[in-house]
Amino acid sequence: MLKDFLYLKEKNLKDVIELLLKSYTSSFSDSEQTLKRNSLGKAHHRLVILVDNKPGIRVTEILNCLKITKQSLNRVIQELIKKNLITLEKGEKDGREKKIYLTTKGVEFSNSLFSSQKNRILSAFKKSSPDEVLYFKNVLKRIIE
Amino acid sequence: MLKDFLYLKEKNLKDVIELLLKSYTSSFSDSEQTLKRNSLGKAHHRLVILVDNKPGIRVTEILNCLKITKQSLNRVIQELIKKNLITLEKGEKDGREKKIYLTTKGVEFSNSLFSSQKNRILSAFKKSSPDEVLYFKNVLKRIIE
DNA sequence: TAATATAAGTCAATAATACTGACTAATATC
DNA sequence: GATATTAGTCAGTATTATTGACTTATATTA
Repeated sequence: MLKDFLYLKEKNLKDVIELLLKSYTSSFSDSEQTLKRNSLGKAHHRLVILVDNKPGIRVTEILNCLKITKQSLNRVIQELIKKNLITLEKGEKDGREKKIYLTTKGVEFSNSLFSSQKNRILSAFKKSSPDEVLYFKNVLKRIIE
Repeated sequence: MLKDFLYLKEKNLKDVIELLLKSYTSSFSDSEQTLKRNSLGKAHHRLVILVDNKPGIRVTEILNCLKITKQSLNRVIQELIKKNLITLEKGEKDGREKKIYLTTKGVEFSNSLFSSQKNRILSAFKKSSPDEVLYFKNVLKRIIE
């Protein structure tokens, strides 16, 4: 039976849920000061990360990722546009779509957020082998699917 | 130079930050319905997970984990006490401490939250080898440190 | 023992984030 | 032309979290 494998036991799964909570909370609290300096919050941070990793990302995709309502997302988008950190472009193929991009200022902002977060990941990776990091990412991806 | 190792390159670190965001968001959105049925929110969920994984956990430790203020945490604690899901016990060694435990009803609640989350982790693990899962957990732990 | 530090709780006001529900507008697809 | 999809909007409300100023109880230490 599958459950005979220790790593599939419920206790191990519960541990992982806690680890996901803690790793998310700690990595994203690292950028608190950077956000505050720019009068922005965690919601803006999450959006910027998605746009930075996928320039031209559409609103619907962000809604699926962040599991929030479009009304909630729209507030965040408008605030980032006002601060000249992102821009919207009409989709070429599908004119209904709006594609989101970081402005030059937005890229700078994203980088300053990243620099406050990266040391945590970097020092974890330095304690790990390339294989460990590879496997780590693979499993994370499978959790997201 | 360390950066010559691909897995330590900035792009890879950025990817991981996004993966942490997505894996957290998706795993914790799984329990939305269960929370709603019990008229509770994500804040209660996070607390219950910490208490379940470490019965007798102290308030200060939770504050460090969740990075919220004690005023904010206290609201959540009081609401869970009112619903008879957790209890507080005075610390034996240090009388200032309050240790938090799940009640019988709280354990049931935690299990129902867990059951709405575990399938995602389980199916990711079934696609992974025991080694991959082990390495995955190791790296996650190093990120939290 | 007195002073200080720590752990926790409390009150009040406010901010940030998100939700529901009910719509509109533009464009695509059938 | 009818229907579906993508996005935006308005209004009201709920949840979560914050700041700041305290109190209480207990522990540590000078």
